Amino acid sequence: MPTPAKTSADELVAIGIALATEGGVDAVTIASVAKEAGIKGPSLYKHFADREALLTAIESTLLGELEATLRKARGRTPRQRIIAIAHAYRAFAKSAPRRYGMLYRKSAAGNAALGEVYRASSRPLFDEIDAAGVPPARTLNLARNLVAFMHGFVSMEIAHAFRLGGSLDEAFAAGLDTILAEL
Amino acid sequence: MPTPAKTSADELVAIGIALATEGGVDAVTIASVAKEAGIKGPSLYKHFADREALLTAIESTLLGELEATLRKARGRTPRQRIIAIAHAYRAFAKSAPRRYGMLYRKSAAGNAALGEVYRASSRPLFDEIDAAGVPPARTLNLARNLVAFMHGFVSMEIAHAFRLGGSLDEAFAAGLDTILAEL
DNA sequence: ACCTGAACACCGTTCAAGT
DNA sequence: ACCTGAACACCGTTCAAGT
Repeated sequence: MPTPAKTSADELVAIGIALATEGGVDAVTIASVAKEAGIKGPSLYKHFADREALLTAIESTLLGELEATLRKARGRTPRQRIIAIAHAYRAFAKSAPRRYGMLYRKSAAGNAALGEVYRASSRPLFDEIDAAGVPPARTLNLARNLVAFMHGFVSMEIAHAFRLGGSLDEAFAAGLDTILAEL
Repeated sequence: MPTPAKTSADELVAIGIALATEGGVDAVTIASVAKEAGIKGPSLYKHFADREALLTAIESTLLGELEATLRKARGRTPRQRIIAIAHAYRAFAKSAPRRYGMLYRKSAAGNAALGEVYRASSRPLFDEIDAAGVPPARTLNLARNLVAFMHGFVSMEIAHAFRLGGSLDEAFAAGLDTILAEL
């Protein structure tokens, strides 16, 4: 007779996110996740192939949450909505810096599902770039410029790699302004 | 009578860099580094307080190598030298993607020495921005825009997070062109 | 002064056994 | 079908002992 499931892949992911928010990737161990779910370590392997699969599932879920957050950004014009998206992105990262460290951790080469999630999470930005009337030949490069800037900026901010004082709020806004000059 | 040292902090760092180049942070274990140095694991603690201290020493050394690489970038005008620095940065990252993952791994808050290394590694860029005659009030923001873009771009490229085809060489060049429009 | 062996708590993972 | 206990190789770290 089958024993009833005490947990689920979704619950394990949610627990993993909570642990990562608190203590980063290192806090997401098989034992710690299992314990929170009320099971033993080895049982986790009925839900995920290995720890790396769990971490990837967590990353996918987080990117889905990030996308949902970015979609809520509001503004009067496409340009203002792009700026709102960028600020929402930075706020998402800074609200839980260790959780942000779960993103883009390993190469997603050969992982089509994760690749699709990457694609989806940048869609809000693409939609607004299109709405702004940027010519198709420029869309991809502009989106990549923005995405690289946002990810790089918050990563270095979280790492405390900006060391020369001055306002980071201002630096972020100024960077956006430069990148969006063509709009 | 003191036993002669079989290794040194510098050698352990060099070994750590070699291992990280091959297999990333995860490959830099106490045992693997010690083994390559011809000592046993516990002896490593005579040279570094713990694994994290070793990883930080590796990061510092790598940032020093990065700075030296960037200083070799050549160009006719300050603007061209900034572009050359950016391409040298990307080449440094792509030549050893896993080694690049050793950078900006943890918060450097409260680590003044690492902070100074961060500062030093961005100096080549600051020097050329100054040489380009950018007004002092703009220097910091422009440097941060560039640094964020470079780090973000190569990080996402290494993670295979750019998923919509097109030329990444072109995207990188176009991003630089946009950011340096004021020059 | 640096290195070692033994020991500890913890980690990811496997697997046969339980329901 | 999912969960468990026992086991394994490995990990970071401590410490008393060796030279």
